[in-house]
Amino acid sequence: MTPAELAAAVLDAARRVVTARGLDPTLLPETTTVARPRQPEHGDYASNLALQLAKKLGVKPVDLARELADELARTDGVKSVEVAGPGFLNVRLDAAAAGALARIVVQQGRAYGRSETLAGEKVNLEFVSANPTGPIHLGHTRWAAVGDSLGRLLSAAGAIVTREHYTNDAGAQIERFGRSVLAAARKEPAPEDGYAGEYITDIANKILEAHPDALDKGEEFFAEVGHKAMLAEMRASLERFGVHFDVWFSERDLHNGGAVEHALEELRKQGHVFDHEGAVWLRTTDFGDDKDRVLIRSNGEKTYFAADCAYYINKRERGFDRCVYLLGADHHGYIARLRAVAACAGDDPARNIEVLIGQLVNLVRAGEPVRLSKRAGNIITLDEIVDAVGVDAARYSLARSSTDSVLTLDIEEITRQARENPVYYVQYVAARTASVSRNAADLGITRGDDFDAALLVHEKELDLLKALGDFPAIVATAAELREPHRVARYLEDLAGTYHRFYDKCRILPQGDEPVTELMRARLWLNDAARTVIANGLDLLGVTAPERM
RNA sequence: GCGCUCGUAGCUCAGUGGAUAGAGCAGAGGACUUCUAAUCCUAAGGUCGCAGGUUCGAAUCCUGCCGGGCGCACCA
Repeated sequence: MTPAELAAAVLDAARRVVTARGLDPTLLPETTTVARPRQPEHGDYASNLALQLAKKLGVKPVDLARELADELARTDGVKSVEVAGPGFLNVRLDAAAAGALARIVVQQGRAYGRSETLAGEKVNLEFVSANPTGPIHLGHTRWAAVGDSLGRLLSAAGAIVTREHYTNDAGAQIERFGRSVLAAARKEPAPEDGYAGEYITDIANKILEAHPDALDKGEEFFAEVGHKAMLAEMRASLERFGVHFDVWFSERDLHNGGAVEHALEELRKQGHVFDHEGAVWLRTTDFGDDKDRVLIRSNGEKTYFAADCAYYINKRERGFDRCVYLLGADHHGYIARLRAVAACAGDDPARNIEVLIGQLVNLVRAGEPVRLSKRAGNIITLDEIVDAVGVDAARYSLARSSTDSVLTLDIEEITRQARENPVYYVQYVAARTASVSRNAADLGITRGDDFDAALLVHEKELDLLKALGDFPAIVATAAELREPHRVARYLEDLAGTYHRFYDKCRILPQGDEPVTELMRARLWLNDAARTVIANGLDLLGVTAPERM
């Protein structure tokens, strides 16, 4: 029996009690959940439904809980129901009902944990969106890891996800970049307002190799060829990191294709565009923004914000119900105006646009803060991180904490982390379970078509079964809250539970011991654990190795 | 000044109103003729920033204060 099935049984019982008492059944919630109590004496699962309902129904919580308990106790697979404290229901399951979970997990395989809660939703997930004036650095890397995992989570919840990278290739920064590369090609120092760093010289050299006459062509040529080379590098770094963007969207295309004018017309139709002091404005204050925003400056130039509007409208016209933006905390001021753009376009900001803000990564070296500057060229790149610790450890450490909190990474620790990163604790479960399977195969022991679930009664077996049962709810919550780190934390917990099971419960025969049904049952449990670890790691873009 | 956000163990961080607040790392002690010790076990470590409020119940929600980060362009 899965937690979801038990929760449904609790709700059914409540419906019967409420109906029998002649109370209003519409006061019942549509769904409920059961929780895993921390104390074992509080049972396998607990429900607080009686506490939540009592006030609404105008009855005493404990009385309602007692009636619910009696009703619920008649459910197949439920061994006992106790009322505790102010009105909790503490439920215990039959061994066979608890053990059956291993069967469910193994049978569902890769599908275990997936759901249909976002079925049919077309989601545009924009993240990283780094300027093509430098390599992908540590700050972007956090969004690469988190954004890609979020995409996997949303897909697991049934959504159709398009991963998109927006490239600001239309601004003055590209000109500065071109001047910087040209200067490097001429062996001159970087311009005052330009970019420095080895990568600029590398690009300059590459351009000179491919185009020996480049120096005659001027800075526009260097800007053009240089930023395209930069983009290719960024793409290669991200692919190596396991992050694939379905669409690389160019701001310049937006301008050249007339999308900005089109957006202005659309916004004008909705009645939120006005002229003031020679400039064209969008009245974003109608929808909660602090101040109105300029679309076209009095000198006739379109603002970056105008492109933002066009981009949003373009996404909607491409059929995306939900436009999700993953931005760094230094852009949180954009939330209000982006939401206002959606509203100005006649959309529902609560549904069509979602701006997620993540805190920045703080870098220290041996406790001393390190200021990163692309201009100064002292950045830590994605490639350097991957070289130092590998893709799995890098992705895991960036995705395992909430994006609400500032992540502090010690450069020295990152390289040391290769050994102490919790990802290995989780991956080791994958390796151990695979090893058990290999050994079983060597001994000629097969899992069989089925097993006696009632044999799984050891405390560590039951703990593991319950932990495996939590997975679908964890995935659903992580997807709903857009918080991939929940998956990582769950996996660490599950890994501990598996290691303790492995330590206490021998799976395979030793010496010439005969093969028992318990061993077969444990083999199912072992495979179930491997399935969940692998599914969970996959949501984080981390491998589940067969050996370590 | 206004806005967003964070404040939990020595450090890095979990904990979407539930029962006695957790993990990893660091540090103390123990377990390898191993189904892989990248593991397990034991002990230690806390005014959940402070003060009020809401609630049967608050680390979690509300208000105020203190402290840190970030942002407040006819820049990109």
